[in-house]
This record gives sequence, C-alpha cells and structure tokens, in this order.
Amino acid sequence: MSQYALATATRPGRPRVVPRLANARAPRDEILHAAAELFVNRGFAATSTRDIAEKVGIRQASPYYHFAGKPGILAELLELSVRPSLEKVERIELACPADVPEAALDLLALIDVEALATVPHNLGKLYRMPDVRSSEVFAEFQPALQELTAAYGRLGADIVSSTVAATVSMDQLGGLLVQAVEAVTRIRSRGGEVTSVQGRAIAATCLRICGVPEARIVRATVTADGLLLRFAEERPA
Amino acid sequence: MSQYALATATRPGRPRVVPRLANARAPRDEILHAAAELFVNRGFAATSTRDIAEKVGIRQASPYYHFAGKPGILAELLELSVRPSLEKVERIELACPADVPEAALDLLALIDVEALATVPHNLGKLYRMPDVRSSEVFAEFQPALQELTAAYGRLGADIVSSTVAATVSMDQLGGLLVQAVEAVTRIRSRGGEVTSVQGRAIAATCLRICGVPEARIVRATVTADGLLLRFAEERPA
DNA sequence: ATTATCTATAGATCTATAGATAATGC
DNA sequence: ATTATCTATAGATCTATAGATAATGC
Repeated sequence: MSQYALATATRPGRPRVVPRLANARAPRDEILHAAAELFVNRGFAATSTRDIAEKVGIRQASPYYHFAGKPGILAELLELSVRPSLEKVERIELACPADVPEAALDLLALIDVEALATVPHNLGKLYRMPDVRSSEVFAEFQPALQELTAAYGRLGADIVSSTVAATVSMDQLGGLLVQAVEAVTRIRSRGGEVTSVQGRAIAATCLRICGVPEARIVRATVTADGLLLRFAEERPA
Repeated sequence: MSQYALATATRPGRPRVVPRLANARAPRDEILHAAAELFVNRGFAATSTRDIAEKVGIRQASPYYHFAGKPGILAELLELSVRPSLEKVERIELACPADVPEAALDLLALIDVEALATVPHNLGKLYRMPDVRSSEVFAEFQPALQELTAAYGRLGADIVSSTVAATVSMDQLGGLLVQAVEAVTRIRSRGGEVTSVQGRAIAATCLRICGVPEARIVRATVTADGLLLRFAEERPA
C-alpha cells in the first residue's frame, strides 16, 4: 500500500459498476486502503467483505481476485505496518555510537513515532484490537511484534538507572516503552496532529521511563537527531 | 453484575443441559460475565450469541430470555461501568476544599483508577473498541462519557499552570487526563497488578499533565488520600 | 490472450422468535 | 402458575467459488 501507488499501466479488465477515477491507485491498493480505514474505525470482525467492496465501488466478490478474503487483506496490512520498523531496528543498533548509549533507544523511538504518525488510516491500532489479536493471521505476526518489543527491552536495559531497575522488571520494560510510543495512535485517534516536537517529546519520555537523567537526555537527543536523517524516509509535508 | 451476586432464591425453571453449579451467580450475571470476558478478549463483533451461551453452558437462544440480544448485553455492561464513576463526580467536586484545588482532580483520578482496576474482565476497554464505538447502543452512552471527560477538563482547567495553558487547548485537556487514567486498562491487559501505589502515581501524573509543581502535588495527594475513604467502596483483598 | 471485473449462487453462520417442557412454589 | 430453560426453525447475512464478460494488448 505504498501511499502513492497510482493506477499501474496494467490491463484494465472488465469495467466496474462504478467507473474508476483516472488518478486512482492500483486496484489492489484501493482495496487495501478501503479495508484499512474500515478495520481501524469499525473493527475487523465488524467489517464484511461487502463493506470493503462497496467502499471501493466494486462487487462483493471482486476483492477475492486480489486477496484471500478478509484474512488475506489483514495479513497484508499487518505485514506492511510491521516490516519497515523491524528492518530498521538492526541498522539502528549498529549505527549508534557506544559513547552515547541512550541515543539508540531515542532514535528507535523517533523512527517508530514517525512510522506510526504517517502510516495511512492510523493502522498502528490494528495490533491492539482484540478481534485482530485473536484472529488466526495475527499469530504469524506475533513473533515479529515480540522481536520489536524485545529490541525496545534490550536498548532500554542497556541504560536503565539502578532505581528504575529496582522497580520494573526487565521483561516488562520493552512493553512499557512500546506503549509510550503508541501514544501516537491515540493522538491520531483524537484527530491530533503528531508534530516532530511531539515526536521528540515521546522519545524523551522513553528515556525518562528508563530513569535517564535530564542532562543525558539532552545529549542523546542531539545525537539521535543527527542520525535520524540516515533513516527517515521523506515525510510528506 | 455486582461481582458477588450469587444464585438468587428464584424459581429455577427448566434445568440446563449443563447443570448449574450450586454456588453460581444469578443466571443474568452469569451471562453478563461470560459476555464481558468474550467482548473484551475477542471483540464485540467477533463474539456470537452462541459463543456467550456456550461459555455459560446454555443453548444459543437462552440468553434472549434475559436480554435483548448482544446489543442488550452490551448496553448493560456499558451502563455498569460508566454510571458509578459519573455518580461520584458531583460528590467529588463538592467535597473538595477550596484551598487545595488540586485535590479534586487527584481524588477523581484515584477513584477512577480504582474503578478501572477492579471492574471485572477489564471492562474499561470496551469504550476504546471500534466495533463498540460504532454500535448503535454506544451512542446512548456517549453523552455520559463526554460528561466524565468534561469533568476532568473542568477540574484540570481550574489548576493548569500558565505554561501548560499555553501549549494544550482546554478542550483537549479532559481527553488527555482520561487517557492517563486509562493506563490502568493497559496494565491489566498485560497481566499487571494495579497497586494503590500505582494508583497514586497515575493520579500524580494527572496533576503533572496540568503543570502543577511537585510541592503542590504532595499536598494534593495528602488531601485526596484523606477524602478517599469517604468515596471508595470496599476493595476485595 | 490476458486481465479485472461481473453475476449467480451454494453453504455456513448468526440472530431472533415461537412454542414446548421440566423444574419449583403456592 | 411461574420461571428459566429447551428445541426447532425462519430469515438475514456473510463468505467464497464457478463461470461469464467487457475491456485492452499483442
């Protein structure tokens, strides 16, 4: 669902009941977008294949040409929203200078905030929806999500203060940090804009959760900001 | 769904296929509990009337004797989890001494945390589920929820620092505070215990969100703790 | 010929009602 | 007689497949 994929120069096939717009996305992407919006705003189980098709302007059965039904669509949406983050984790752990260990977590948080802030239709919410979590396709993605949480846990564990270490167990830490970053999806739900100032605030919150003193947070922020350009995709204005 | 309602001395009716336990709750409550667990953990739309009945040990059609179907059950669960909080709001606003204005918000947060921490099956999650929010019955409860958010907004607005007032608009403030309190449902989702220490931490977070300086937070905490006994139900050990 | 749709429909599932029935209470 | 269940089932909805068809590309 690359956000800007337009109608590919593909063979058109039989015309739709509701004609396609000239500047529409590729048919597959149209379906993904419609489904994403409905899944996030009405729920996965509450959305029928007919709902999706109607939103696109095609017949109920037509999406089956492109996808293996609702589960197939969900699988692709989950894939699209978890893979990019996961791919960056490794590069981040390598790129961060050993003398500013806090920068790694700060950078990961910044990048994830950016991803959650720009993914279409606030798709980051999918992972928290009970009907999604109890679906069969979700099971495939659970390992990937756990790996991401584990990465937060590792980077956090590297820098926790002794006071925090005494209070919060290390297998909780990753989850706590992920949750802090997911504040982005809640801001978007409320219709809020997620500015880069807010992104930095959320990243700083992650360091505070680990008990990093403010002076080091400032230093980490500067380092992470410097590294950010290497990782960030271009963000649409 | 009073958590301890046992089998009332009611006439039993035709026996179930799966016999009832001697110490079971009243039939109505059995259904509410089963539904609550399924709605929260699998989703509202993803749960069928058959799922609910099976969990109780009765036939698919039997719940209809007690409720107007799934929407009727949902309505009752929403009612049960919003009314108590709402009833307390007014009393709180009256009970708080004018010389410690921060105590009111602190107390409201403390009481709500307690409610969210003890409600069966983490029911507080219902309000955030898209299939619930787009259901027809939810519309009835939206005003009540908005009133609760508005109460947070009022109590917050009374005490915001000028710095915070400059950053966050007053109609966002209530939502921000509610969200801070709802951290409880996320802790419970992760299987965490919500201790009274955590409750106080969340209440203090609410004051920090409003920009209240630490010294005043300490004072508010003491005042609110003193008032808490008048409001809190007995909490099961 | 290939593609992307369409129409039609079978089968599964879900909801909700009507009416029967197995207990108890009076 | 009353209550709380049961059985049976109609009707709605949903999923997913088979096969037809209307366009374009070669």
